[in-house]
Amino acid sequence: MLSKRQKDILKIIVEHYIKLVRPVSSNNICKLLNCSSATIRNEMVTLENLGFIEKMHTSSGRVPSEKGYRYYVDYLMEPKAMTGEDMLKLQTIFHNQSLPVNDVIAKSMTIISELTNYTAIVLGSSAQENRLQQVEIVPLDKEAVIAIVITDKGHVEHKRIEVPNVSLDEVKKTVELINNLVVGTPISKVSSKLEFEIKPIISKYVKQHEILYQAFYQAFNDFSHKNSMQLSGKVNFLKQPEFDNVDKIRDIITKLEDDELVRSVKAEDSDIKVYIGSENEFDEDVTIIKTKYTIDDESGTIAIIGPKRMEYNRVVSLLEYLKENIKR
Amino acid sequence: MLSKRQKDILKIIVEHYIKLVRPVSSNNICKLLNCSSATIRNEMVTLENLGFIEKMHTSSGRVPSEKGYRYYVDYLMEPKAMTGEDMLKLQTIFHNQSLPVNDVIAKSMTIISELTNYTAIVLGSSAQENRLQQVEIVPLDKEAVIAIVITDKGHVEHKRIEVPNVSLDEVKKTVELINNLVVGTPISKVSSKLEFEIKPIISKYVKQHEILYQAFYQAFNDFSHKNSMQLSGKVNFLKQPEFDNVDKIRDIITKLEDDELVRSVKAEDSDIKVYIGSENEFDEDVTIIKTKYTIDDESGTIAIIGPKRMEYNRVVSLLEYLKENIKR
DNA sequence: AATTAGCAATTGTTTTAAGCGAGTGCTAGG
DNA sequence: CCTAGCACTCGCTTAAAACAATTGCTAATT
Repeated sequence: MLSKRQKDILKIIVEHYIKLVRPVSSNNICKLLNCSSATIRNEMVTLENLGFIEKMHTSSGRVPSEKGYRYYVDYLMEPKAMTGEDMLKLQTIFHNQSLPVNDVIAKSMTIISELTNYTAIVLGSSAQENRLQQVEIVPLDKEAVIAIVITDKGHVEHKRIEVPNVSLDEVKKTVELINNLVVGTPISKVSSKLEFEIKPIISKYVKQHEILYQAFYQAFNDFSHKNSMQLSGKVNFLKQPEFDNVDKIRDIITKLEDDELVRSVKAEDSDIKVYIGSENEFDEDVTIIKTKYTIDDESGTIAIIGPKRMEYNRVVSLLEYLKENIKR
Repeated sequence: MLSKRQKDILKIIVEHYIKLVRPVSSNNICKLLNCSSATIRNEMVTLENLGFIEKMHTSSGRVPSEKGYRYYVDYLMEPKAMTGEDMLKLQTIFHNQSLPVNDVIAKSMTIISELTNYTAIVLGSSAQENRLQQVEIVPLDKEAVIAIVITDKGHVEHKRIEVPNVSLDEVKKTVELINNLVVGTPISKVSSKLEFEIKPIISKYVKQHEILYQAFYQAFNDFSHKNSMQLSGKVNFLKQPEFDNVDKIRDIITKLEDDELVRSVKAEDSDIKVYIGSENEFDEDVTIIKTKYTIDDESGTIAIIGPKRMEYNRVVSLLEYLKENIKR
């Protein structure tokens, strides 16, 4: 258990380091706590032994360790009131009534990324829970049609289907069947329904049922795997002073280009959670703050990713503010 | 007019520098041309006075200037036969019959970017010249419908339209009108046709014509401005030894993130053209090799962007090979 | 007239040394 | 328990020196 003064010191070290990216010396602190630098030094030895702070070399100031950041976030950080400026910028988006909610979120995160100089991730509401609203077919020419799938939430997916030697009537028949029997089914369950309820029927009525079945199966499959993803401020990492060597930059940028990896930051929890350094799977030199949001049946992830010395309270406030406004 | 030997020397300098990214010394060259280094030095002075090569400082080897690269590309470069490996990798894409041509191009460029370690750009076939095939409306709930626009080439665009207090019948009526009167029109001309032919009619028959007209106008407008764009291997720049300082990297990556700027590399010419350094608008430290491709009525741009010391002949061969295969 | 050998001169790079400054740890005294 | 004082450590800056690469020029050679 840390003493009051130890907590104060740790708090000062973390915040000082976050602001100035320079190791914090005992002298820096004693001014704020009016006691001598030697006293601070003694306490710092204790804090170091407990693993909350670190030295770069024998005679450097102290830097927060991962454990130090963790403690700061869990126990020391004070919620930061939103600044008027931050609020104003976001308000302009919220008040634009004509935008769909998804776009509001995406735009807001872009703003937040610009405001903070961190990178923002929006992992789209998976359409998995959407229900099938309608299937449409538009003939293109003798050999191809466009199949269009619409969900009840307004997601649209389309796929060109090559139908050599299949009569338009047969295609229409199939579409009709799907519209009669599968509408209202959640996208995630359409595949199996297609297989067990539609396939047996079309195989009776439709000559080239196999090719048609395959095509639609494909189309639905594509749909349910397609999740939107937005990344804003990828380059912001280059602005952070701790990312000053080309190798590290290459490393991070490469990771940010890796869709699969980015998708894996998906949030499971609707609280705002902080993952510092090795606590996240993405990269041990970054912190990820993320949360799950939900609108009606859809849910997605919003996340901020930046250096470990992130302005934690500011980012948390911003995300909280955004989440609160999503609700309305 | 350069002498045979001067051309040889310039060629060697360019190719040597492309390969090793190090200034080329007279000694490097004299081995290949069996004459003494002093002779080479004399020739190099001439080449430098003519502006084909440069020194970094009084006693460094020579580096090709922009003019040098230009001369090399125009007169000295020998076409490089495709290596078996390069060919093989691309063949696997070409032979995948089930892919639409657009995807083949996109995938091939990704391969080329991996093969060469440069960045590949595919600027999608503008849908401007497509003709309207059909407009579909799918009602979602009382207040919104999804409008879907399909072109004769199979491009699909959709937009959610909020229609408070508009009866479904009126929407359907409008759609019917569009389908009857506008189908077959090139997308680029739909807007004006909508304004002068449809608007007068619906304003008679449809109560809330203004909101409907606006919605469709918007949808078509979005469509015609939307061009697909693919960028592969953005990070490859980080691998190039000449991009070794953080500022330059930030610069380039920021530019590659700028959609508008990337779009502006659009090729006007169906020849393969090389734009070295300040010859392109993108960045004076890069070379862009680009060409326009055409499939049926659609056309787009494929481009490779990399350092000025690009493997010109290899890239040109690869693009040529790809273009040739697009034709089939 | 063209080529070449030889050499001084230039410049960047690496190495070494010295000095500075920021900061710590420890000791001894308040 | 706190603090003043001081020796010590270590990174950073600067200066000087030694090195390596390469050129330009001159004079000799072919």
